[in-house]
Amino acid sequence: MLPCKIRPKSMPTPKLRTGPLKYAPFLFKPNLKPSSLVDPIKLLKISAETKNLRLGKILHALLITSNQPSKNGHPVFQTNSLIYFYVKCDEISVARQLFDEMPERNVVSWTALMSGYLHNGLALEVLRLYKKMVLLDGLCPNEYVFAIVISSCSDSGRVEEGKQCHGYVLKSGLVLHQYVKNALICMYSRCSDVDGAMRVLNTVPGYDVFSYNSVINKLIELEYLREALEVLDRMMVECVVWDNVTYVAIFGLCARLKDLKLGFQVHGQMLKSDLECDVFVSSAMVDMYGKCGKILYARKVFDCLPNRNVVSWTSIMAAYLQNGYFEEALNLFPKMEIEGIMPNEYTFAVLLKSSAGLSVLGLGDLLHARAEKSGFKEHVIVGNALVIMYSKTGNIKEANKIFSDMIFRETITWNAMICGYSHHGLGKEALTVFQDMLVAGVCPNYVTFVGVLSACAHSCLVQEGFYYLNQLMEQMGIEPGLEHYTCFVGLLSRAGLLDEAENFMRSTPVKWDVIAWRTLLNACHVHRNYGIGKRIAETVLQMDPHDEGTYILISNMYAKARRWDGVVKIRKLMRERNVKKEPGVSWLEIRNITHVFVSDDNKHPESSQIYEKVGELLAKIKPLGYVPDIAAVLHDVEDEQKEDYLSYHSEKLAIAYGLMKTPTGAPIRVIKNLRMCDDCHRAVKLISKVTNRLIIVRDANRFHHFHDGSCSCADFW
DNA sequence: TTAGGGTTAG
Repeated sequence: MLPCKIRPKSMPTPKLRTGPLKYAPFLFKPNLKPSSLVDPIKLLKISAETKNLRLGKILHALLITSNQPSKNGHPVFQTNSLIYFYVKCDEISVARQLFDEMPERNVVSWTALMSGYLHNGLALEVLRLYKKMVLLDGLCPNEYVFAIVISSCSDSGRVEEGKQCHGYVLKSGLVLHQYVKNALICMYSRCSDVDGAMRVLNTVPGYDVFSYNSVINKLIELEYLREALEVLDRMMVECVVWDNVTYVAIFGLCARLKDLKLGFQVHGQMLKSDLECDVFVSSAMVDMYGKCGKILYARKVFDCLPNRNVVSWTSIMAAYLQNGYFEEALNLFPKMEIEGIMPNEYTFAVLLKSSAGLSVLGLGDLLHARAEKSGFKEHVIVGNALVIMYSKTGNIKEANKIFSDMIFRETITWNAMICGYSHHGLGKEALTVFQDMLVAGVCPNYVTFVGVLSACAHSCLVQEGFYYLNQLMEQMGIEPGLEHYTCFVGLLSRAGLLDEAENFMRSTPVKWDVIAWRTLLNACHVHRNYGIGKRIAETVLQMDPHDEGTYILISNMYAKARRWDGVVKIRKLMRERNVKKEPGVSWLEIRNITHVFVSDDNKHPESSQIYEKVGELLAKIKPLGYVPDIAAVLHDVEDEQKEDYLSYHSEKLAIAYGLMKTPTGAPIRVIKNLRMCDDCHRAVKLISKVTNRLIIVRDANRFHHFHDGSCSCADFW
């Protein structure tokens, strides 16, 4: 009955075996008499489920040689079982050949083959087969057929055909079958038609955990978090038992909502259930605790894991990173390697961002080299992390090089480059990247416009800023938030439109935070507008009476105006309110060693040489017009002492050390915990000129690139 | 008596 040429050309020719069937003993149940042959169809099913190709082929041969129909089976059943077996063993072409040569087929023959195509990614072939089945063989599709056909519609994105199926199964009543309902929900979810999925869920009763997993995962992916919670409620009401996929999804939901209370409840429910906590669930838990700011809980879950894989390790590192514990994240890396776990692209992304957080350029370079060597550099998330790392560690040129070399870029990549340029005060470059982004057809998002508006602020582009905030964002359907409005205040401030900025803040119904008010206060300081400044200072101090930065800003503002009474008042207020004074600290990296400098501190082993170098530099820049702004320092200190106070600010010490220890022409990168003071800013500009060096200082506010006597911030920061 | 669904963590 069956032709012998079923073996396709690609398959190896089997060695010929002679004699009786050597494997016949397998076909007998040991506890039965040898004469009672086990039904080969049942054995074929077992071979299919265990993917035992060898046993199945023997059974196939047996069926051919015996040339007898199964004692209780029609020949169609035999061939259907063979098709099912070959499909399960990924021998789809053999299955197709058997199917094509069948003189007679039933619905099962078609579904067996269709499932094979569906699982091999050939969804369109399933739809072709469906048409043939109905039109040529005149067969009536059942629930099995629709489960496969609807899945094929979602796999191939054929929503219209899927909706036609939906209509048919509704009319025929087949929609009541669990598999059909789930396939429909999955189809609507995968096509991002959440309303469609919810309609199915609301019109036909009775769902299992698979349907709920499909819907919840999609809702979370599309950021419909409130709707996901509603579906979760329904799941609880219907007492559907959760599986691992559900727990992973719900921990992810808690993480996104930063809902620690719900996270605890879900964790408690999981402990009480019989669920075996696998690596997926435990990594999701580590992530949840990390995102909810509970790093110790995350660590506890991690420490208790019997088996850890690269994801578990990366999750805990990411939790440290997200909570600002950069060093802890980096320190886990060698421990992970000792356990023999190899890093992957996510691990490198987390490590690079951690080194960006610490501004350790040397370590970032090392990680860059390792990522490149291990082949992960081509991953978009590693590329993004490299752009972020280089721009945050002050090397914007290298950030741009990485960005330009990236073959595939996503919105995050573009945002990283735009925000990187903005942070460095390179507004024009940032806006050029934004234009390129639009030309490339990439959709900007909320973060993109934060970068764009801050770039406008850096370049004083008031008209463009208006256009982006009032027109383009609306056209793109992005609702402006506090960050955008704050950038806009920064833009008006930078342009010197202080009245307009204040009016804008007082008239726009936005819940302004202390950062926004400080933006305006800073502008009053730079533009020496003490009238508005005094008013804003009061507002800011009311909002946060303990922030040292605010007091320094106000004090500097009064000092610039020589309003010593104001300075004294602010200092008195600081003492009364017991505002913590943070010492000025700067650090720089030389050959992978980080050197730390504290203002007026002489603990560095080479302290006397450094102080000597500072003196030498100041002497060199005095002829160029540098006059120490003695009046800006505590006015009750003796003049001579005042100059010392200014000379030994930490950034001056760090820069002097950098000049002593690095080769001629090498750029010097310094990081400072506080804002640079006016005096240091003027001094460093001139130092960059007399030494012919590029000096990059990252202060609490932004990057300053000092070169040939000027600074990239154009004296506004 | 032969056929069908969700794949999740950083």
